[in-house]
Amino acid sequence: VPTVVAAKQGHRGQRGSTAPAVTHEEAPRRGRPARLSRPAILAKALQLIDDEGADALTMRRLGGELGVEAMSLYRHVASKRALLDGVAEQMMAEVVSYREAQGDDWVERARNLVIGIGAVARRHPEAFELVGMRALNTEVAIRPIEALLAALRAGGFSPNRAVTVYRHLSGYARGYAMSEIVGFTLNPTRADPTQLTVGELPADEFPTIHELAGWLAREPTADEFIAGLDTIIAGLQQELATTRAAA
Amino acid sequence: VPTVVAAKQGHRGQRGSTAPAVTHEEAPRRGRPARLSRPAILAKALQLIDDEGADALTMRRLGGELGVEAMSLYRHVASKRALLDGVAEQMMAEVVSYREAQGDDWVERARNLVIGIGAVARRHPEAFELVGMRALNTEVAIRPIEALLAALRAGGFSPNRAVTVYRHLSGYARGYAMSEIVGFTLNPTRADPTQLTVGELPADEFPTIHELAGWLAREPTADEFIAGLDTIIAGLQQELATTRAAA
DNA sequence: ACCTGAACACCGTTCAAGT
DNA sequence: ACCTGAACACCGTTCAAGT
Repeated sequence: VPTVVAAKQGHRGQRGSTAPAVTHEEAPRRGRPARLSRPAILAKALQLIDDEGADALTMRRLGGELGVEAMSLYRHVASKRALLDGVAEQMMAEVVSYREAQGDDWVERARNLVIGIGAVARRHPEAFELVGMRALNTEVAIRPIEALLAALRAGGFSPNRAVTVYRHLSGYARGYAMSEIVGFTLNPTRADPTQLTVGELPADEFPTIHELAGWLAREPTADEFIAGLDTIIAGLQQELATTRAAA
Repeated sequence: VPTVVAAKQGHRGQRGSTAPAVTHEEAPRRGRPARLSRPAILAKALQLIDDEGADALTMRRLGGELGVEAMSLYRHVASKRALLDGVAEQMMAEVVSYREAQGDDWVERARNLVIGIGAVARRHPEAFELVGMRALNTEVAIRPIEALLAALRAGGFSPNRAVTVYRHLSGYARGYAMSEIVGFTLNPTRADPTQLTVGELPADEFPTIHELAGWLAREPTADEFIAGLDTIIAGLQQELATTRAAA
């Protein structure tokens, strides 16, 4: 039940702006029982984006979907921006692979992070396109990063290098996953009449594009995603071997 | 003058939706002279985003900035979505480094692509965040990719592998550049009171985060960006060496 | 304590009309 | 051919008021 986990741990990142909503959840309830809750709102928002696209998510529509006026939502989320942050956080909570691999192997940790991000992007393409590029400084998002950084340190990377390598890995994972959703060059996911096809490019100026037309048309796969990680890992292992030999 | 280049070459990707605007530009002018043009609109749109942020870009505001009613813009761009595509295209036109390196070395080509994307992201952070993750199938965006693919083929990669490697490189470049703008974990670019700091995370659950707090606070640099590319290149060169040895 | 009604200040986009 | 005025059907968000 990753939804509940996300919502609970997520409150750490919500201090200040929606303080009342946080407080009354742990205090004994008094007054009218709440028909709405932050977790329920976030879950419905993600579902709405999944089902009908990013444009369908309006405060009025979301309220209606929950049987409530739009304005009622503002008791639980500070703004639409904060709502989207919550959706991003909930998706990150689905990247739970760090639980499955308990080993200290940094290769396995890195693999889990990339596979997890790819999986969540494929499961929620519309939502990932909308909120997948936000900075996520909440406990639930930081937990798998702690695991990866620990593995990198144990694997022999210096403190400075461990941070850098984590940035490289997460940059690759998010960027490739996003490209997979919006479509690679000459392999768009959405049919768009204004976009070029290989046949419309002059063959004398674009000889390689013409040679590779068939390969460019190939759909990206999860394996191709992981192959990129394996290339990075190969480079890193070479670095570690060199560093160890020098020591 | 990269702006003009972008606008001219970009028309290739605009067939259909704004056909009249394209046609009259090459036909002898008749009737009232145009006060507006697609290139001028796109340039002003990018400037507006750079200066005042993504929210400032409304059709009404953009029209006002050009001394015209908002509705006049629709003669030159099909919709706001098409306008944003045009802005993305114009930014891609600034990735002109492929002109500078005429060598056939795939390492240099890859380096130029990554450096170019990083530079344009840093020059237009607000705009890159808004439109940097769109698929760009226009001549101006495809030209540097042709150069990279040609270099990869010449460097010894198979057709299939060249396409995959290009996808990995561009995925890394876009993802890392985007992370640099929105902020890395525990190193956000925007001060946000709802986001956690290292001190608020329990030390027993996040020991490595605490150990690396100082390094996580380190600002990302252009060198760190390129270092990730060098790791990928090291992995690829190892692959090429193995392939050659087997042949 | 929680939700609502009415209102404010906007949006993108259309369409017939002006010059 | 190019631009405008007025209007349509929405937005996110506020605030005082209801229960």
